[in-house]
Formats: sequence, C-alpha cells, structure tokens
Amino acid sequence: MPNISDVARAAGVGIGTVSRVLNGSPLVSEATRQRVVAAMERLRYQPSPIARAFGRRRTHTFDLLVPLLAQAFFLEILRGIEDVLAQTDYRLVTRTIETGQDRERVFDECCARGRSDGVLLVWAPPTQHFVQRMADAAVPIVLVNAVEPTVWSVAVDHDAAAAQAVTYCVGLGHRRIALIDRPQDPFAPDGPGVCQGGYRAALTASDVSVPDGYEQMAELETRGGAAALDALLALPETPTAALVASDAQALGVLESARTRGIRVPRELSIIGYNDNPVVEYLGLTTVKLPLRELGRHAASLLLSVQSEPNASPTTTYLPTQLVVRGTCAPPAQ
Amino acid sequence: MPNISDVARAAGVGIGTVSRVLNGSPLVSEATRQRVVAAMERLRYQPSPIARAFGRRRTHTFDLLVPLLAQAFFLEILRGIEDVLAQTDYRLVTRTIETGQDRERVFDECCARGRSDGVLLVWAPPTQHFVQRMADAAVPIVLVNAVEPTVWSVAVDHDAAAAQAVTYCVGLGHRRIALIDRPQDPFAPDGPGVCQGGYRAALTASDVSVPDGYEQMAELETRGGAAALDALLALPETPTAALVASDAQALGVLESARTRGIRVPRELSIIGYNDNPVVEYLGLTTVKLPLRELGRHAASLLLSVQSEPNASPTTTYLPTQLVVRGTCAPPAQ
DNA sequence: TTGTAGGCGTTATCAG
DNA sequence: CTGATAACGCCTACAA
Repeated sequence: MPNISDVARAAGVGIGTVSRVLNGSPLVSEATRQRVVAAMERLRYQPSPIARAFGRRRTHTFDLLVPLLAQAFFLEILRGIEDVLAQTDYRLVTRTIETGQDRERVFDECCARGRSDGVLLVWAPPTQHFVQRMADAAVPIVLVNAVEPTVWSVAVDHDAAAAQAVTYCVGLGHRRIALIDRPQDPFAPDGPGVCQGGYRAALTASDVSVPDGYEQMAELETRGGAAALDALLALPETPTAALVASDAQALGVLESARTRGIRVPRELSIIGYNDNPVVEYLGLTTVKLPLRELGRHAASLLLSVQSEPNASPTTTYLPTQLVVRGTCAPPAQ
Repeated sequence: MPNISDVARAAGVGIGTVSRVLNGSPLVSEATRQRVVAAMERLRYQPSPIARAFGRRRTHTFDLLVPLLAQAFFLEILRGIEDVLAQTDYRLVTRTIETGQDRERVFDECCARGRSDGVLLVWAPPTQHFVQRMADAAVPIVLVNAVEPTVWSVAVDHDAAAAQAVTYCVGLGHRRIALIDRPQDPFAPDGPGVCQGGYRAALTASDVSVPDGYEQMAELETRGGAAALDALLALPETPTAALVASDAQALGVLESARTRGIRVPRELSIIGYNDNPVVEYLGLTTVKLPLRELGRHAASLLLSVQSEPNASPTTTYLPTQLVVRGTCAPPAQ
C-alpha cells in the first residue's frame, strides 16, 4: 500500500507538494498538480484517514447519540444527516441509549479525549454536566428534536404544531379538547410536556377553557396512551377530542377506545404525532414531522458551528404539517 | 492534555512500560504497574484513540451498513451489537443505504483503505464485487439477517419459522395457504423469497399442495402486501390463510382485507413476520425475530473472525418464535 | 511555487 | 522485567 512519499518519489516532487495537492491547496502549479495526480492514480494511492486524523489532531468523526425510544424516527433522521455529511469526509459513530443510567455512561464515553469533533444528540436533552464537559473540551453539541437554551438545537416547532392541531379541532366544533403529552426528557419525565405550550396558547386564543385533568402526561409508548385515556374518561366531563404527542401513544388511545366501545371519530376525535408510516394504515390524523430535514439542518449546523466556535447557541424550529385522515370529526352533538 | 511520556516521567519509568500497562501486558511487575496507574490517575491521563489506531495500524472501527428499509428493526439490532462492543473499545460507524445505486457507493467507500477493521451488513446481501474487494483487503464481513454462502452470516432461520407458521395453519385446519414473500435482496428483487423454502417444505410434509399463484413475491412495504392480496383474491380458488414475510406487508394485507369486507380471521387467517411493536396493538399473529440476539451474535462473530482470519465462513441460524394473537382461526367451513 | 525537517502519541522491537 | 529508539503516514512550518 503506497504512502505519501511513494507518490512524491513517483511524481518527482517532495511530500509537502503531495500533501498540498491532497488538500486542494492553491499553492501548487497546475503542471505539478497534474503530475502528482497522475502518480497517485498510477500507484492507486489512497491517503490513510487515521494518519490524517492523527496529523490534523482531529478525528473527523461526529458522535450520534440516540435513545432506543426513537426507533421509528431514527433512520430517517440519520439519512438526513448523511445527506449532508456525504459531501464531506466526516464519519458518524452511532451510540444508542437505553436507560437514564445508560445515558450517563454514553455521555462519559463521549467526553473521553479526542473522541470526536462534535456530537449530535437526538430526541433527548443533555445533562448540564455533559454540556459543561463538552464545552470545556471545545467539542460542539447539536440537539436534534430536543431543546436546551444553552446548546445549539434543531427542533420541531411543537408549539405551532400543537396549536394547529387544536385549532383544527376547535374548527370542527370541539370545545372539550384534551392533551396527552409526552415529557421533554424521556429519561426524566418531569417538567412541562412537549406540546403543552401550543395546546394552551391555541385554546386561550379560541377562548376555550382547559378543565382540570385535561392535560395528561404519559409514557412514550402504547400503554402510556391507553392509561391516559383511562384517566380522561374518569373525569366528570369527558373530552370529545384528544391531541396525542406521539403516534405510539395514539395507537394506545385507539386501542383503549376500541376496547371500551367508544367510536372514533364519532365519539372521540384523535390526532397523533409523527406520521409513523404504520399509522397511515390506521387512518390516523396526525402531525407530520420533518425528520429528514431535521437531520439535514442538524448536520449543517454542526459543520458550521465547528468553524466558528464562539458563536452563541441558537434554536432553529422546523415546521410540521397536519395530515388529515379519518380520526377527527365534529363532536357527536 | 498529558501524553504517554508525561506519565512515564511522572512515574519514573520508560514509555514502553506505560504502554505495556495500558495494554494489560503481563510483562510488568505489580509494583511498577501500580506506580504507573497512580501517575495516570494523578495526571488524568487518557490515551489518544487516534494515536493508538495509528500506531497499531488498525482503526478499531467497524462499519455498519443498513438499508433504510430496515427502519423498524435497526435500533434493536444496533443495540445488540453495542451490547457486545461495549466490552471492547471498538466503535461503530453507521451508513445508510437507500437505493441499489446507493449501495454501490457505500460499498465503494468501505473499500477505501484503512477505513475500518470489519463490516456488518444488515438486511441485504453484498455484491460479489464487494466481497472480493474486502477479501483482498483482508477486512472481514459479517452479514446480519442475510445469507451468502461465501461470507460469514448470522441469520434468522426463516425456513424453520415459515415451516412453523405453515404447520400452525395446517393444524388449524387450513389447506389453502398462500405465501406473500419478500425478496432475499430488497435491491434486486429476483430469485427466491426469504420464506419460500420453509413454506414449501412444511406443505409438502403435510401433504398439502400449492396451487399456482399461491406464492406471491411482494414489495417490502404496506402496498406490496395489499397488491399481493389482490392477486390472490383473483385466483379461482382463494386461500383461507396467508403467511406474510414482513409485518409491513401484513398490515397492507389487513387493510386490503378490511376494505373488501373480508373478515379476519374468520374468512382469512394472516400471520405476519417480525413482531414490530406496533402490530401488537393490531392483534396480529406474527413471527418474532430475535433482533437483539442477531446483533449480539454478529458482533461477537466479527470480533472472533478478526483474530482468526483464514477460517472459512459459516452461517449461523437463530430461532424465531411464533407469537399467537388474533388473526388466525380455523377456516370458515 | 516547492522541498525539507520536525512533530503528533502510540506500538513494537530490541538490547540489556 | 525494563528502557531506548525506530517506525507509522500525514500535516505544517520554514527555508529556499
């Protein structure tokens, strides 16, 4: 396997020149450049990525951290990232996160020196400790579909999405609209939910009140949705419509409704969230997330943050789209 | 950031000794070892992964290649791989494949010198050309849920799974059992299907014949299943049961059946494949794939193949499990 | 515009 | 068992 000095010898130049050609430096005459390129092709030379990384003192690698929960969305986001990174010679090291403990472990590994030149964290916020350590190491972090003011973030505009969905229900004539939300941090299910802001804003704007118990926080799984519906149905005034913060939860709601003989959408309208390919089959009205664009934006952002490291973090919101199918209708009477 | 010679100086030893400690060599006296370890901790020393890779002339990286099609299975497999790799200091570079062309491109990138120490290819077989090039470069390949006799493979025992499913239908009294299969290579949908072998064997063993047109090959998507059902229903003798080679396709079958007013399981029994979490909700009887174990086995295999490079490739089959839910019943009369 | 020399942080190979 | 020293393949001054 030829190395840079083999090429230099074959082309009758010094290794510095070969290196410059390799890196597209303008400080090479066209004639020399061509001789070098010819030599490279003749010898089938391929520069060693490890040696380059070593010399540059950069890994040319990004870490991609993703919870198992993100199952349904992950590949689409990953593909978006690769769309952008394919133009560069960055590589992506993927790490999954299964539990909260696990997250700590993965964060620790990322902090190890010289690991990667940047981190993409999908679907879950970082711990403050992690943010601090990465900042100390000057390794940029970009959040994907998660928001944290002190960190670069690319997120879905959940407020707008929830508001649009609620407004749609109001337009159909609903006044008793519940929210089955999911926590911002799936590993620490406290604090506000993802959709709460937009939900409240839209209802206030429409002059509709939110009865006690109409805002449920549920696990990000099918059973979470089912449990939340149970809770809603136990209320004195049951809702006629529900916005559900993930399709998995929405499936649970549908199932529970079916079991109880509640007809959808006649007696209960349901709006899901994410447009998982599977729910198309079920005719679920849902909010479509721009997953691939999320990945693209995040990757471009990480690339640009690298070059200007002291800019201060921003949060970019990407728009969603309400996909109307068959689980919403005007309320029964 | 301290390097190995800082540690050596602090511990009053040579760098060779520090290196030996780092790599757990037995050629270090316990006393020296402890002094070195102490120095490392004092200085908060962390060895540079890039420098190590450079020195060892190995990247300590595996490539993980996965088609977007594998969406629903991927994270679980990835997690299995990580379960094993977490014990080592190997890292995983993930690359997605969207189209057949794309696959070529990704294969090419993997062949670039010094890229990785091994390749895990999920859910799709390699091209012969790729196999050859990787063999030339002495980089091992392990197939995950795909089979190719010339390459190390860890696969699901689709034959046994299909046979079990078919036998189950026969046991319920079915005699007209169709197969909606998927192609071995999703990017080149020719040749035999994944489940065909087991399907035929089980029917032959039960002395049941396969009418013309009962073996449908369909796209690996919802609409593929729907189209296949359409074709089956156009036959002179329609089937009373169908084994479907993926849950996505099975959803399409369910949908198409519902649209046509065919009651499941009364008029048509359906068995899916994969046990996608979502289908639990639909009560689909399905074949559960050991995704995580698939990942674990593949990773262990790759690790061991590395150490003994001239062993000849084997194919390991992992067992599946029939999950009985509500879409199968004895035939109508 | 080009060549040369030094450095990056390990590992591996020798003497001792 | 241990220490010195030579790779490893590239990048980046600096000198020409």
